[in-house]
Amino acid sequence: MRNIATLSDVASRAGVSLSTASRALNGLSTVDPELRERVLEAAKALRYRPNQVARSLREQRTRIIAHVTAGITASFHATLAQGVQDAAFNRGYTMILGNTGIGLDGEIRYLQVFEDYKVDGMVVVPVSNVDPYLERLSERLPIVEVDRSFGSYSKSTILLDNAGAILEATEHLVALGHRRIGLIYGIEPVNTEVERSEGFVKALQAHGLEPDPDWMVRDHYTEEGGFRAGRRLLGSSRGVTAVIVTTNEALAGLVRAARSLELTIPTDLSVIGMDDARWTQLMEPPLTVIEQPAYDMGYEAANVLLDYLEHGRIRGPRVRRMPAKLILRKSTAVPKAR
Amino acid sequence: MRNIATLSDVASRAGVSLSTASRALNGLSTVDPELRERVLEAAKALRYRPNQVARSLREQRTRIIAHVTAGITASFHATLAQGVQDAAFNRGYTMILGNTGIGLDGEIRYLQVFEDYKVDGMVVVPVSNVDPYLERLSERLPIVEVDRSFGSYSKSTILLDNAGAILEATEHLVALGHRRIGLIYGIEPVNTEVERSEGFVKALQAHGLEPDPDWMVRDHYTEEGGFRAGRRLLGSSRGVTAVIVTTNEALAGLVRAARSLELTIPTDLSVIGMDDARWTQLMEPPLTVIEQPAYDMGYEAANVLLDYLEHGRIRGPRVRRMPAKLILRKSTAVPKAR
DNA sequence: GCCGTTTGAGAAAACGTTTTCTCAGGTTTA
DNA sequence: TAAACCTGAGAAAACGTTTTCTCAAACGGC
Repeated sequence: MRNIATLSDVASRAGVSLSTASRALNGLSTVDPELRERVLEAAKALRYRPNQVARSLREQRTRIIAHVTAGITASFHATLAQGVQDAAFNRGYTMILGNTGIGLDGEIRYLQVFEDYKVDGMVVVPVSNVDPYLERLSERLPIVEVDRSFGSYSKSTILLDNAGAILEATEHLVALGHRRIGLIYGIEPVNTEVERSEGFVKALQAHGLEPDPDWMVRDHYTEEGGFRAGRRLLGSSRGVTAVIVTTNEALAGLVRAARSLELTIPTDLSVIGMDDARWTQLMEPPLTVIEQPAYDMGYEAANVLLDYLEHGRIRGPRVRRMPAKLILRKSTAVPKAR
Repeated sequence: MRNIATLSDVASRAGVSLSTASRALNGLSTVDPELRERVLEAAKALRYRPNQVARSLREQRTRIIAHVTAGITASFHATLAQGVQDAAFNRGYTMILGNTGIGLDGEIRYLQVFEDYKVDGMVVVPVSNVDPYLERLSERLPIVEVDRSFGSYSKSTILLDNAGAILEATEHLVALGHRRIGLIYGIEPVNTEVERSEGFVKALQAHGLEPDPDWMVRDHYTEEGGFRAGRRLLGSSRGVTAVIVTTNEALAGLVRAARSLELTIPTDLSVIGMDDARWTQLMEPPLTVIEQPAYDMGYEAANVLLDYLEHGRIRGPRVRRMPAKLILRKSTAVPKAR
């Protein structure tokens, strides 16, 4: 393992002092053109690259931002993480990833580790608010929340326009003639799920439909949860002709449930899901879905954070909503005559 | 932004010198029990956490490993990355992620950045070998390759048993009675693709079948590439009754191609794909696939790297092969009588 | 030609650790 | 009882930067 050249190597090769070498390379203070040339040349010859650890220690900033999220293997989160990473990289920062899994203790452990590594800030998909750790951390470190939000401690929060998304989906179903519309949503106490369910209720009411609580069923936002919820909603003959599912995982479960009950989509049941994962396009029929701008959400979140780091302020409103897009495919149709 | 306590804060609160505080906390050298107690107490009271940047500089190690990969949004790579991360975290390391996209320059840029940050080692899914940058880097830094490999510069390489995987798939088809079997594989010059195609040829020959070069078609391992390859293979009436596809992306394209030609799976065409992404289970019919142990590959790769970092040696063979698993579903059947 | 001002470069401090060096005080050994 | 040996703690160096301090030389104005 050969060692890499250090700044004092460069300095001595160029025959100048350490400080001059540093100045020549950073181009800040004035330095004699000839000396500067010598330094640059020496640096090049030695393939000098500044040691970021030393630099971080001295400058009290690392140019690293952390992204802590749950479930990088879920396509939505992976895409969002990609957005965070690209934004960071484009601005000369490096992203460090913490994939907490479901648990809160995983989140806390990562937050701690990243604080120890003196990251300049964090983009967090918070997992819950039972422990105020994240909130306390935000007093020491700039935090931007994305996708989910608890409280208002973070510098800024990037959320989906959940209500708007559900509204659009609901209106599409109503326009097709559906009156008995079900909702399958997560039982987890996160803002996304409450906003989506509230949006659902409002959307129905806006069209003079009274939402039946029996048609709104909650379960975990996993495939299994979606399956269970689907069986419950569709199994007893509650007569819903359409259903909206708020997560991609649960959507997969619902599809299985519909099949197991021999309900054909869209003739027997119209379905609108969430997130445009590849499989929704390859299904037979391809599924109408609400697409979240996952990449943009991550990109935006990182940019907001970096703006703050570099200019000390947030440019827009503290919480901003990104629009979802309803992608029409073949899983919705006019309800069966009855 | 309140500042966090530093070691000298702890020392002065405990009324001891800096060095004693350090010794007390690290428990290395002997220190008077009473003083140690005082230090521990002070540290706790001040919520002291050692600054990893300073520690890294002094110790000349960061306890960070980098994972550079292409396409974190692909489920295989995401799962692999998760394995790397978990292994690292379990052993007290932190993972830093570099998602290079397709390009080689992206890879190089990330390798450079991570070297500047003095990561202790890297787990790399190399993108190509046209530039020897990675190879040269391996003289300065421990590198473990995973999934793909170019040359033998890395400390260790974790690969799929590509030939074995294809062999098993081919035998399944042969056992069903197929004699005209096609292969769709990547045009990219990476070892996985050549191993898989060679394995395919050998598997056929082992059963006395002569592989027809017309039945082996290459294209990019993207959905679009799979579609094109599928059209080419199935469009002209070459009479193949079954096809194996070596990547998940291309598999999606092939399915589209088959549909566009109105070939029903599995009656008209048996299909075996790669990677057990969720959508392959939800298809109608659910697809028989070769499942790669993505998580285990990442986990193993990271562990091998960390073993090297901590004990200075690699425990097993330099290149190790992980077994794939053929998951039988409904996309293969006896070929149509003709 | 003298003094005040600019210019540019080296010395040194600082960031927060860990670890080596030194040395005082106490304890054993001959 | 004196010499040799532990034990434990503080001082200081080191990791590789950036930046402040300091000062010598060059320069310009009168």
